[in-house]
Amino acid sequence: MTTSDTARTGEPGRSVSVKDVASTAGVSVGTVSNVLNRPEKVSPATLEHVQRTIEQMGFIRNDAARQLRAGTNRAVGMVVLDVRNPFFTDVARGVELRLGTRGRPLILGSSGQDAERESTYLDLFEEQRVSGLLITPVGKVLPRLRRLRERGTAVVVVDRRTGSREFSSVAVDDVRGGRLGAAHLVESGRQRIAFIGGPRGLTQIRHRLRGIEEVIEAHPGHSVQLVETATMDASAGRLAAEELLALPRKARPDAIFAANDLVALGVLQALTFAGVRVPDDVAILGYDDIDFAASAAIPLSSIRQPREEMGEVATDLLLAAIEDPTAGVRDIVLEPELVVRRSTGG
Amino acid sequence: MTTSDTARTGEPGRSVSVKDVASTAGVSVGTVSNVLNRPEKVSPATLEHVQRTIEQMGFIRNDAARQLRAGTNRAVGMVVLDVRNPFFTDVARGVELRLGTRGRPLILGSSGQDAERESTYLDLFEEQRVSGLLITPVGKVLPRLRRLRERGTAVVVVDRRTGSREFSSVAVDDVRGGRLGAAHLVESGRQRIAFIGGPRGLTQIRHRLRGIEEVIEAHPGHSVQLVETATMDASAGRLAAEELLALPRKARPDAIFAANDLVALGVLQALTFAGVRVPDDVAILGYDDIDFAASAAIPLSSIRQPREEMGEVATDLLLAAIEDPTAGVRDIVLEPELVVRRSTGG
DNA sequence: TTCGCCGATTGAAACCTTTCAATCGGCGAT
DNA sequence: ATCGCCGATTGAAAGGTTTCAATCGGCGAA
Repeated sequence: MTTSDTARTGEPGRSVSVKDVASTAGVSVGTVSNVLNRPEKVSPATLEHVQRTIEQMGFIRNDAARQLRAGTNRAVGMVVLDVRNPFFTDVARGVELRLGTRGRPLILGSSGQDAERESTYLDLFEEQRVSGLLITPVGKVLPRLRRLRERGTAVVVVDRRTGSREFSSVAVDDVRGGRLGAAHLVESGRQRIAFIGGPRGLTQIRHRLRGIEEVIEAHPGHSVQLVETATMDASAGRLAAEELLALPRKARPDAIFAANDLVALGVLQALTFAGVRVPDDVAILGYDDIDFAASAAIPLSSIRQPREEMGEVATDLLLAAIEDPTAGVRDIVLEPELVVRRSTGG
Repeated sequence: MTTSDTARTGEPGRSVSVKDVASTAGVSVGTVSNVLNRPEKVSPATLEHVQRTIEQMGFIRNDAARQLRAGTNRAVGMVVLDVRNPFFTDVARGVELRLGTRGRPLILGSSGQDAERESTYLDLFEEQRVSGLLITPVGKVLPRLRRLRERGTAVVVVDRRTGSREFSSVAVDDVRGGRLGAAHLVESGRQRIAFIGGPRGLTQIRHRLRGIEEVIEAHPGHSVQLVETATMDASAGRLAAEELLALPRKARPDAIFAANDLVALGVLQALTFAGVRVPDDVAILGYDDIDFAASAAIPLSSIRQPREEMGEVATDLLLAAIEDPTAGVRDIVLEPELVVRRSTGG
């Protein structure tokens, strides 16, 4: 590590307030505030004059004071499970897109699946009095979410359903996703499917598996087995694939359905290393359809989740709840979509 | 899209202030504030009593008021080039880790390489009076950064150098990275290197190329060519690789050095599709060493940039500048590291 | 010329926390 | 019994914006 230094001094320099602008422009603070917030209430001449003064003095509104007065922060908070999973950054992008046009900043936090970090973010958002919260919950946060709502913060649950009908939510139909994938594999002539993902307790895993089973049961001679993993990243996929490779050749699956694309990429790596041909010997199907799926050495077929759309819809729900706190709870379920690429013989 | 509705009403419910706590607990607001901020100044009995009252009443500090009084927001703002590139989320993680332990929230924005979005975030951070700003600049923002600093916001440039010696910065030695990579390729017996990346104007591209050229010049019989791309994502890599595949066989490079891992993944995909064997026919070397590099079908060798460390170091610099605004400007240069995997014959 | 009206402008109050000079109360020393 | 001291507590002021009732000024109508 190399370092180089240079001397330098920085003077804070008191910042310009509406009061300063008002006195310089020769108007009252009320008028300056009107120029800022209701320009149509101000005569054209004054408007022009004050705006020029603001410009010249380099006045920048102090958001803390604004918030204090308003009682609520225009910002929206979001807690995702893991920013390192492109799935969530894409959802967040959808949110940001929608909020940006409404002049509402997004404060994004990643819980990293850790209930404690999640809780820290909730503390922060509570102190900040954010007007809305988007969350994919990890820990037992229902009581806190209730409290937030009592205090006037709108809450929408993303990529989960609360079941309790207390909070609006946006999720994707996982049973359908499982069905779509299984149907595709069966139609491509695969008979023994291994579904890799976990932990088993996750609703999403259970639903997807159920969708797969429905299809399998309708097709005699086909089978599915769950290979459970503790996490859902590439190394989990690698390990699970190695487990399958250890099986006697005839007991091996001819199709692997991964619970997300990261796992699928790990599987692809392990199979490639072992010299197994994809898709000839084994087909691989991912889930989510993150950008990396299309960029894999052998482009991955995947069940596409409408990620940005999920963010957008969640934001719409949230904005509606912010603007009208009496709005009803809504659970929106989006549809997944099959994307066929080379890894399943596309 | 399926929807289901349920009626529900939410009452805002005025929030509890220090004044409320004070009157309920039978003490003054000053004491409540001391309990919150300087508990050692309060007698044990009072402390205990007030804390219990706070708990019971569900008091949550209003951060806007606190900020207003303090004159500055404890939060730190960060503008990265692209949250969808894991490189930046990793840097951000480093930042968050360091800040989290200091009780400072991070407000993260992604400019998406768009000067206008960058500017919108700077507006936001200015209004918020954030105490510090970490930025990988896109547009011409020097005047704004100067203004921010005049107003008392500490500024550190990340993954770039300003050259002007006005702002502290943290970057990685790109010439060195180019040298490391080229040396490795030459040592593995490769002779004709194609360096894929761009646009050519980027300092980082120029520096890395210079490092490569230094090595090539020291090894007669070896050559390097730049294949310029407009962006640095997987599709750019795919296109560039196809361009190379169109060359007569003997003119083709036997090693491809990609300017980042996304490009390298695109290259790997195109070569795999064309039946070119990696690393036997062509070696591929990436840059950054994002997690996906290790998870590729053929694990990618890469020049590892210390991403989290970069975030941590930048944060340390920033915190130092926040705590002591007279601190000098420092340009810190971190060292990259070669990580050998299968794509170059590891 | 005076009155009434209306749009434009004003200025004080409110939002909530933190800070700090001033005050209080208790105790040991004289 | 009184004084002085010290730790604990108090209460008012400050910070910048927004809101809104009150006021101002100008103009048309009577």
